[in-house]
Amino acid sequence: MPELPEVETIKNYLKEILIGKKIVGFKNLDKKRVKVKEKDIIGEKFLDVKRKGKILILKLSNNKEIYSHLKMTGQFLYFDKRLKKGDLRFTRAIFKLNKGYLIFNDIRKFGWLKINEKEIQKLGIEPFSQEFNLKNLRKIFQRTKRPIKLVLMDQEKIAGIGNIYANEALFLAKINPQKPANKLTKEEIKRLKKSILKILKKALKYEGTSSRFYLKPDRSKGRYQEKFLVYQKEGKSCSQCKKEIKRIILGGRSTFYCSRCQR
DNA sequence: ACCTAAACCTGGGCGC
DNA sequence: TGCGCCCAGGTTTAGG
Repeated sequence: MPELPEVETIKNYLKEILIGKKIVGFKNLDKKRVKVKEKDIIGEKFLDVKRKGKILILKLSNNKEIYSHLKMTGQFLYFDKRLKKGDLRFTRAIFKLNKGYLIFNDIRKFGWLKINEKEIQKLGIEPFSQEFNLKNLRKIFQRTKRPIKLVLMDQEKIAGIGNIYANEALFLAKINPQKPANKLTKEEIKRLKKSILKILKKALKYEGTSSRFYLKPDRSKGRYQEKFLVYQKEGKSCSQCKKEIKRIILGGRSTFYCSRCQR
């Protein structure tokens, strides 16, 4: 599910919902993926909710932090009333709060929860930070001839961009996803930086992409899937030049682009 | 340092 | 209806 805009949206919702609430009970329904012990969290309040790359961090009043990666199909959902049976399909953990329940769902079981995880991925530059500037991007791109799309999705280089928004940003910047990163011109890097920020902001505005599993904590859907420029648009005509959008595989992942607009 | 494929998993959609 | 195949927003690891 989640790339930066989805995780950021979840963060914003959870901040509203969780801060100040107390954990009064906990059920671990998947010990292989949920590495959280009752004794670390029971009786604690939520102080803050943060995001690093695609990782969500719930800060507790005992200064411990619950780290979570949602991978493809993870969800955090909040229920202010009793949980019903149907609510708990795919549920891996249940936090009983002083008011309501927070549940962690994950159909494909790739996601995880951990306490005080220090050694997560080495995360690269945050797109909405000062470090996300031309100088640093040039430095990153110059060092490799890997296809630019793979570099954008490399979490150790830039944190938070995944398959959807890499495709979308490259289309907006009119750059071919296969182009070697070190072949990008100054102008192209400038356009790409702008396009990444523009796409991520737009996706945030629409509260992320719910093509399949992503839901916000209030269980409503994001709407960026209605705004796709190229993602999942194979065979449709390009919004700029009307040529057919192509689909290729790059780094094992579906890649959508317009071969006329993106050189 | 690069690339690929496979592994971790489940469910939805499609063709036959 | 059902089976088999392909697809999926992510990351890690093994092997070349």
